Amino acid sequence: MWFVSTLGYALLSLLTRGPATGYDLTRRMREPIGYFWVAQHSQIYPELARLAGAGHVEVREGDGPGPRAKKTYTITESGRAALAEWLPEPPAFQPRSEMVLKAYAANSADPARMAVMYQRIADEAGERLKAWRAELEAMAKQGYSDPSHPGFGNYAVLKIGLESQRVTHDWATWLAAELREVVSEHDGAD
Amino acid sequence: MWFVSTLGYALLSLLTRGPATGYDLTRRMREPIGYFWVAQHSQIYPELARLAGAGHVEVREGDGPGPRAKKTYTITESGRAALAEWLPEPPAFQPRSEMVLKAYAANSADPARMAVMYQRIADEAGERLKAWRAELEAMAKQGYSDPSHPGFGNYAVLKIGLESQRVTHDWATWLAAELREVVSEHDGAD
DNA sequence: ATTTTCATGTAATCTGTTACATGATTAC
DNA sequence: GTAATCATGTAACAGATTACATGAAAAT
Repeated sequence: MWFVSTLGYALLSLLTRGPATGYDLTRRMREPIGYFWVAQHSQIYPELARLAGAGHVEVREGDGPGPRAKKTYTITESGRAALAEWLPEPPAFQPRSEMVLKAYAANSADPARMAVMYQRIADEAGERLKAWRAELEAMAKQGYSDPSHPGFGNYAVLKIGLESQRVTHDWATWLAAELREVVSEHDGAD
Repeated sequence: MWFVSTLGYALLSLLTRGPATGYDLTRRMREPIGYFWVAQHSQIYPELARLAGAGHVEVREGDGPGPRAKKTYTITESGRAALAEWLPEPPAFQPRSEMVLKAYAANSADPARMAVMYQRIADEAGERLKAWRAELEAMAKQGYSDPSHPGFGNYAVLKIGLESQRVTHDWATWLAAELREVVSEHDGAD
């Protein structure tokens, strides 16, 4: 009856973890689902209003710290049903990576500078890899790796996040090394 | 002086492979860079006009098959310089994957249907993996794996595409199996 | 004192998708 | 004859970012 956008479903997913304000959701949009879906508060507030209009969330108003009321949102049965229907539909392929796009044109720029950039990417991915590996182990110890545990979704997201960082790390390391080789060959030939 | 969008740089990157029409670029936007950057012709045509306005591409007009003239675009020195400046700038992190978002809320839907969906994703990734592995090997035989070869960018993109498909395949296979386990446990308990 | 956190909203702009519109040539 | 390919464009809409705007409480 009412159209729900992908962002709307993302917010409903977050609200299955418990009631929250728009502000809360903005923060939750960072870890760990934020590694794979991002949104700013300016996008979240109007979307919550639309979800409320559709009856997919319920609002309780209270005193806020600023000039406006603080609004706490809870997912409704209608919201849960809409989410449950959307989830098993085959998801769309969404690429768009500037990191890879730049590799496509790598030999159009100074290889030394490109090597520095990809080495930095590799290092950052390596850092995240270490941190997320520890996080994933902590989750496993708390039982999140069990698919019937309510935190299983977090575990599954972090798991692919980890693997993606590993791929980024290995690929960027390889690319940086190849680019440095071009630099040294050029130096030798000159 | 003129602002160039990421799409603009993507088109300039494609044009370093040789002159092309908007139609050509729309097709080139599919393989292999299209695995990581997509665009429709409705976005490409106006962007080419803007690049021409900025002097980053040159246009030659000729007879077209339809009512309008066919336009062939060539990258200029100014275009090459803009591209070379943009390339070593650290790229933005761009997530957004419906596939992962759905895993985050996996236990809010019927696990049997979710298992089917993720199994399908795994199978499709497996197919791509096989096809791209063959493509990558063919490229390597043609010397594309050499960083000073003009086709090195294609090779690097396909390389990370392959690894990404491998990760998707393994993760979706694992997730489908976990979800099927929930189904069988539930059957046994009822 | 100043910065960060909590808390909500709007406006302007940019980016991207879907649909509309035209028409010749080539392949089946 | 019908469908696919070649070829270029616009319009309407949806999705997302950046900037503007307000203000209390808590931490540094």
